[in-house]
Amino acid sequence: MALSKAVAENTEVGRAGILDAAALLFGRHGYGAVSLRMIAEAAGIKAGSIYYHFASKDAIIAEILDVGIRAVHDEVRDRITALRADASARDVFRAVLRGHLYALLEHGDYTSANVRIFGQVPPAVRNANLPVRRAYEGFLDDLLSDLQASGAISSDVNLPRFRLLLIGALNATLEWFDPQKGGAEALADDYADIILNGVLAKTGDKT
Amino acid sequence: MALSKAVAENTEVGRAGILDAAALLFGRHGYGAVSLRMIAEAAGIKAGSIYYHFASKDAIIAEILDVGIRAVHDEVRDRITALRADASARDVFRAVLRGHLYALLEHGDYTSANVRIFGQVPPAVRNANLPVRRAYEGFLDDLLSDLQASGAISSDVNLPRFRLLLIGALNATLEWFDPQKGGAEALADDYADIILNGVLAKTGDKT
DNA sequence: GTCTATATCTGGATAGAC
DNA sequence: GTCTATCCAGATATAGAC
Repeated sequence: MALSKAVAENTEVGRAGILDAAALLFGRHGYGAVSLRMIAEAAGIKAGSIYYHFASKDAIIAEILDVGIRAVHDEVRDRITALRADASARDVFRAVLRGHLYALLEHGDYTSANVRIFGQVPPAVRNANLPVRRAYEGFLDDLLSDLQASGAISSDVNLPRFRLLLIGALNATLEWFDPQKGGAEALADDYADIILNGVLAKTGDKT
Repeated sequence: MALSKAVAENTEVGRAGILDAAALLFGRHGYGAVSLRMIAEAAGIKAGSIYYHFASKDAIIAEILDVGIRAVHDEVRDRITALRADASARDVFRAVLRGHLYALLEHGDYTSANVRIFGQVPPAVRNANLPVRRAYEGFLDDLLSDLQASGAISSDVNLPRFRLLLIGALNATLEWFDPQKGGAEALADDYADIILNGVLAKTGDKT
């Protein structure tokens, strides 16, 4: 019996337990479909007790949204930082996609909850999450901008638009990804190849 | 006063009016946030009257989801059919993206409602929409398969995965598209260029 | 085909005991 | 810090008049 009481009962205590339970439920069922009573049950407490830790349902959502974005941002930043100084553009690009998809698909209910419910929450909650979103988007824009300045990414590419295409394609994987049919990092490399090279057959190719 | 009563009052009558109002509201605010009272008010009737036309809220949703997919499917199919026999692979690909984005972004609350709320509706409603979805996916897969068989799309590309990337990127445009900053078809062509050519600078390029 | 009125349920949130 | 009990608003859905 080396398991902690929390793990053994599949619940966690207090604030953190409520947040974890809520993130899981929101990501699975959507904002409107999850009640405070459901969250309380999953956390192993009663609904009324939630209000000792949070002022409202929206306060819970708001925190989950912020944590979710920071988790991807941190994961991608760490992987970029860990690259060697002579890393190629393909290496950098792969690190971004691997970090983003790993955080989204295999590590963290908060990130997937963010992607799924951001469009469903009240406008005030959405607005509160915007600064954290903008920070991540700015980080990606800077990265892509460097790649274009160095000549790796074609100067024809409209970067803001390309970033939207990229993030849209990555986040959409959440709807169909099945970890039993291959990991997030293999998927990231496939996506990186398609987006870097394009799908058109090269006329001089004879592989 | 050549305007019909329905147009003048910004409402439509009966079944079609309820569906139109519901599609608009669901697409804007999400499944859980839209009540029958809101739909009724937008349609110019009272909530109870809805039950003369529909058995339940879910029956309304189910019909909207199906119509939404058929609208994209029809739009894309018509554009492909209208192509000349000697159309290039780029022409075909552009027609797909233009049709999909036009139906999604500029023509039809049903399609955008589908993309936005599909993940929020009860499982039974989702399942009911699957055959129509599968038909559109199959249509796209056949099209891409032809392009690959003819040598236009590289044989390295995993088609089912590429289709998921493509649809994911296209549907995500709904979250940020602003018709005042350029139309859906210009956006489609930009996306087509990025995906066909890739973003990597060609080493022999000197445009 | 639409109305009014209402039954029934479930949601978020609060108060006070322990 | 969690409980029980409850208030109140809003939801879907129904019944019957017109």
